[in-house]
Amino acid sequence: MAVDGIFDGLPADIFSQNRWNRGIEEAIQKSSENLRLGKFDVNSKKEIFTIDTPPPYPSGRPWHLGAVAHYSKIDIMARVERMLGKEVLFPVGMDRNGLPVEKYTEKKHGVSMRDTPREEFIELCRQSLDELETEMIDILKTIGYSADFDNIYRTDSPEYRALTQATFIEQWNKGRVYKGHRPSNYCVDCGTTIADAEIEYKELKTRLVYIKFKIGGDTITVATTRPELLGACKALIVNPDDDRYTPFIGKEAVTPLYGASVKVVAHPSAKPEFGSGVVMVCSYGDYNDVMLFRELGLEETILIGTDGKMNKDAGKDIEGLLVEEARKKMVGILKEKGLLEKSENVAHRTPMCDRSKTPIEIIPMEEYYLKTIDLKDELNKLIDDLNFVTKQHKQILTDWLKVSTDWPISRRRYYGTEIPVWYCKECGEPYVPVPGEYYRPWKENPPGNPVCKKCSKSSFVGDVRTFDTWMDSSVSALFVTKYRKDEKFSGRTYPTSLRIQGVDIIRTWLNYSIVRCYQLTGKLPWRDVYVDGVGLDEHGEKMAKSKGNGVDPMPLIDEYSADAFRFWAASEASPGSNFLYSEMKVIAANKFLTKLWNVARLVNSFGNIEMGSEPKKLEDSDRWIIAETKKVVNDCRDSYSRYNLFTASNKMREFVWNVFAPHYIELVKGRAYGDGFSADEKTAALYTLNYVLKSIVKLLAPITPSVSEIIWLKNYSDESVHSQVIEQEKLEEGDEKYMSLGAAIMEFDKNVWNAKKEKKLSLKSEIDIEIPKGLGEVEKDLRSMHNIKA
RNA sequence: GGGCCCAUGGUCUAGCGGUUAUGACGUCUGCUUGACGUGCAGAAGGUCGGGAGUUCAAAUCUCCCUGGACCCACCA
Repeated sequence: MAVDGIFDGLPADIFSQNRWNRGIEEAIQKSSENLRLGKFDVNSKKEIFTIDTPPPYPSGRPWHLGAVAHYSKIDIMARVERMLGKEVLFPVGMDRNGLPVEKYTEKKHGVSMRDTPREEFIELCRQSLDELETEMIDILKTIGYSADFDNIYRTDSPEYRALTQATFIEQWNKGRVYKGHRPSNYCVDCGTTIADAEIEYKELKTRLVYIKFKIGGDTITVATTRPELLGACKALIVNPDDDRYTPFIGKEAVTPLYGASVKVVAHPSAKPEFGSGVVMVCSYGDYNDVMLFRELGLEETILIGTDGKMNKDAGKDIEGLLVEEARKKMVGILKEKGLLEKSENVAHRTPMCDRSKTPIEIIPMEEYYLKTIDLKDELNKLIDDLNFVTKQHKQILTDWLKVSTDWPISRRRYYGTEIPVWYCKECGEPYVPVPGEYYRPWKENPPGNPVCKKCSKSSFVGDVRTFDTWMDSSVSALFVTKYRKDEKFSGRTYPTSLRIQGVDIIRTWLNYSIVRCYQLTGKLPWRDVYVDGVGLDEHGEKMAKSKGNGVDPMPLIDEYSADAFRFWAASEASPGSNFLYSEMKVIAANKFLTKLWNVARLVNSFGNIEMGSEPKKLEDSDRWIIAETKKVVNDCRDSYSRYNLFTASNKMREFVWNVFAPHYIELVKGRAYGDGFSADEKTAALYTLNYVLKSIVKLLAPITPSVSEIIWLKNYSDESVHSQVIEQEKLEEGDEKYMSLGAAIMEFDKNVWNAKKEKKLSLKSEIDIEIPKGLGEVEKDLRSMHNIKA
């Protein structure tokens, strides 16, 4: 069959290979790229389907198998929608802002960001990103990702950053942004404030030290894990029901070494059973301190600088020391002076920076905040309209909405979208430019030489900070739908149809996208949300770069093919469930494709046949498998339309492997070869074999694009399988009857096989066995199949 | 402490009121059957975590318990 254009370069004798393998796949992949499935026509008459896909973050190699499986599923879903007859906007982007690449670059070049000129550091980051990105794009192409690679978007491009800034400016102008000076999560290692969502907790061993405070003529013992903050202690709290300390309530204690007077206050957050039952409240050891300072109206004294070292207010003994060092030294001093009662080991749940894995400090900083708290109720109601395909994950979002606070959006970093704000050098009044351009206040003057609207001077200094990277990615749905750029396009594509993402970024990407897009457009950014589970290693533990248990998918794909990998990804876990990696499962997927390949080889060996119309007469066995096929098509189509790749893929595997190949094909093999059958009977068998294969290959095309395409082009059409539409099949009246006939055939087959096994006969040897009455219509086929004595 | 999810043969997994409890991998036995030995056929292997209840009927619904995972708060 002619296969010009799409199918150049594929060997004519491809079916001489008896196994599905990566080599065959590579040949077809090259020609498949010419199809450019990713292109999108906004004027299409078809229903438009827009996918808001996660732009992957190039933060280091290798790209984990879990992530690649995730993108495989995303691609399958895009292909499914195309084959359900929709015009699909399937963008591919790269998330290239923020801390991870800065960390990667610092490590790679052995430099420190703050000791490198900003321009130079940015350039180094860009190089790292370009290298990592190239690899990732290669991987995406290898797995057959069918997005629009001619228009890859990058969140660090001037266009994208201009959108991040424009949307910020819109929100600023709406009064949604404010600057707050408040205790912030500060990561010393990263040198920046981070959001609550970027914190993870880890049990770390630490010393709980018991320090003696003087109170009147008495002493009271305070247990603390942060003795270095003794100089910041502003109050002691005890539980109101703790009889040991009730006499002290309201009295003034004196901090050792520092000699400050601090009041003893009753507060329920002091647990009598922990430590000594007396807690020192200092600025700031933990969140409880923050809360108590606010509640008790205490004045903070900050002892830790942004360099992670103790400042001069900490006193000369520990000034200049790192927090850890200061802690040890302080314990030594207290011991020496007899102020230490005792100390013990405890496990302490420590807040750590998600990115640098070092403990954070709570330090007051002035940062930009985006208001979100006032929208909580509204958002809570709103997300009821969001269709969570994976219902089990909705709760994570609602829980988070309950406890989340306003979002600190500024970061003291270099490689990120700049905050487009300048300040008047004279009076400090902020100047925010018009939205639309990409601004870099740290190196540029404000555009058009504006004058300060307060003091009319025209000398400005730019803010040197950047945005939290989620400020960029939270508008991905707006960027891909050309928000602020092309009204018609955006009108047709926004809100988008589907957001697909991982369960690990619900608090961040999902939440922030809703917050931002809703504030900007008044609409939720998507109709459906599919939250995918995470990839687990063989032991059921989450794969993570930090754990070093990530598996590189490429050797696996080289060995077993991308289609096998994709089939595995689709068939491994039900929607939203975590999936466990096992090479055996990928091998099994590859075996299935080999099975399909061999079915195709067999069918192909009878020559191409015209599929236009049914032959004059179909045998009952033919009618059975056709009915069965239609049911499979409808079931899978239904699963597909609900984004359930798991059910669809497993159903197909089961049908091909356990019904079609062993029962139907074996049943009609003799008829297909024509031995002892009429021409019409033979034609019916060939027609049916092709009918089933064609249906299955088409149905499988979104999951296994390469093997499907080859079989399709070889046997059925000049036109790609990927431009076909999977239609609903109409079941006919007799179909039920034929399906029960099929069940009887399969039952009978088993009986014969068992009988031959018992009699130690080979499967092809003749046997004398009675064919049940109900199988009269297929007697001829059965006799041929099992070599039953006449 | 609050919430959420999970528990099915050796492993993973489907089923979610009536099934001989699904499939894959693994194990064992046999077989060159006109495509596939990375195959075919057969077999072994499960008291569906434990207990109670609802029901004519429960792996499936309810409650309790146990054991895991995750999220949130708190831990001086």
